Amino acid sequence: MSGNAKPRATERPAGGKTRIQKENETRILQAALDVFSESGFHGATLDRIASRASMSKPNLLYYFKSKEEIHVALLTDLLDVWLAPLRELRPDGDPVEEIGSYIRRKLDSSRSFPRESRLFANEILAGAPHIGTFLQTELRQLVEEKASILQRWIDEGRMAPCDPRHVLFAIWSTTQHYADFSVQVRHVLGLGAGDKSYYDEAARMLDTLFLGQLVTREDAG
Amino acid sequence: MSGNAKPRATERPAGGKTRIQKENETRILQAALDVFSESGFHGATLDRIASRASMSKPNLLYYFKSKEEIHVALLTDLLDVWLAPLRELRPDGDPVEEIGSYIRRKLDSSRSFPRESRLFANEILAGAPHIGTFLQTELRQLVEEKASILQRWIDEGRMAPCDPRHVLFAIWSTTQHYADFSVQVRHVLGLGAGDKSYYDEAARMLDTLFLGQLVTREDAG
DNA sequence: TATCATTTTTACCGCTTGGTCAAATATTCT
DNA sequence: AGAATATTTGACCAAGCGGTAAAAATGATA
Repeated sequence: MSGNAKPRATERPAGGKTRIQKENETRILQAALDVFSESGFHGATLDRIASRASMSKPNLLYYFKSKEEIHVALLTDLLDVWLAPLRELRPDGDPVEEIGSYIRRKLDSSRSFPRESRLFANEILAGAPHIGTFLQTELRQLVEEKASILQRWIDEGRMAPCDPRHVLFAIWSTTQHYADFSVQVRHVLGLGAGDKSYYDEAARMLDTLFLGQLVTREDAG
Repeated sequence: MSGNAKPRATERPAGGKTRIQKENETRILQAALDVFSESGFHGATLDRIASRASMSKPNLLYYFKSKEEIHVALLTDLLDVWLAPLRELRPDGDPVEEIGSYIRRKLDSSRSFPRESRLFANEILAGAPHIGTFLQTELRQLVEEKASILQRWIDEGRMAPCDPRHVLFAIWSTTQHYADFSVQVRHVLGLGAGDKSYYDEAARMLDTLFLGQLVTREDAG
């Protein structure tokens, strides 16, 4: 019986990918990352993705069987990138050193992968329909683990007492802001479209904010 | 000649609005705010907006002549709300007091108007197609004005030296994060859908971060 | 080169979408 | 009440959408 007439690319055994297959899949994912990060899931169209990948729409659908499958593939790839900087936070070592380099890694990530950051932001803004369980399980667990490191530093008097998970939120939001809201940043600073020069000043400010003391309190009389 | 057959509601003189007109316009804008902030511009449909406004789609289009017009109306209303907290920043008074209350206003705004915050975030993420000029003119001017206040405090040695505009970015991102990324925040903290209890802890953390000293540096040996 | 599987294209489909139109209904005003 | 106006509705449409079917073209293999 020749039941399965058309052996879909995605139905192949994991490792058995043709040269053309590998090339086209990455081309599609790159194009999709462009389009999704620009327009969000609903704003993106298969035609535009296919066009940017220099490919016909049916040809694109030969490699990914639906728009959602492309989106999920991108998000899945993204999660490791997103977690990487936090994973490197070490329990030993100085708080200043560790938090400082974590912030630097996060900010570098925003500068190097702004499309990925916007894809992530779009997904969260939409209510995290695809990565909800990831947030509740893997991310939550990692946060719990790393927050306990910060908590120890707090207990040792090396950090001010406050919920360490919120400190992580603050690091995420400030660093990702420069990718997700780059249009606003550039317009406010009066910079051109591709200009990323603000990252240096951003790094300085974040260093002062998280590791130094931003405002000097007046000694109460 | 009965040239202008149908006197569109939107073509009336500004002040001359019927009771029904005012009621329905606000009902539509409320419904649209719900839907747009949930699904973004492209994810939202006129049918869903009309349905949530308990109204037929043609009836909705009698008051706003296109989907985009509703969107623009919402954004326009939004801008004043968005600027309000920063407008109140006073040049006289203590930096700690002023920045502290600014952060509190901003955080309150996130808690009270999460839908508006997400609408704004969606617009920026999409490249600010509708409010680009606002960002370049009004917002930029206001930032310039308020940043010069912070700059004066820096010159007086009451704040650490760093670009005050980036300090504003940090305040925006950290406070808005709790509205825009609330799903992530709740999932990481293990809270239910409507739970906003994290705002208290957020306020404490932000106070420490911006007005206190988060990390205690070891005295170099 | 003949064979077979893989890749690409052309033509198409059903559905949803934003939006229109004209008729019907409700409201206001004299 | 009755005319004039404002509001609401149901039927409809063209365009764009995600996705499919099958044939044509290409590539690999012997």
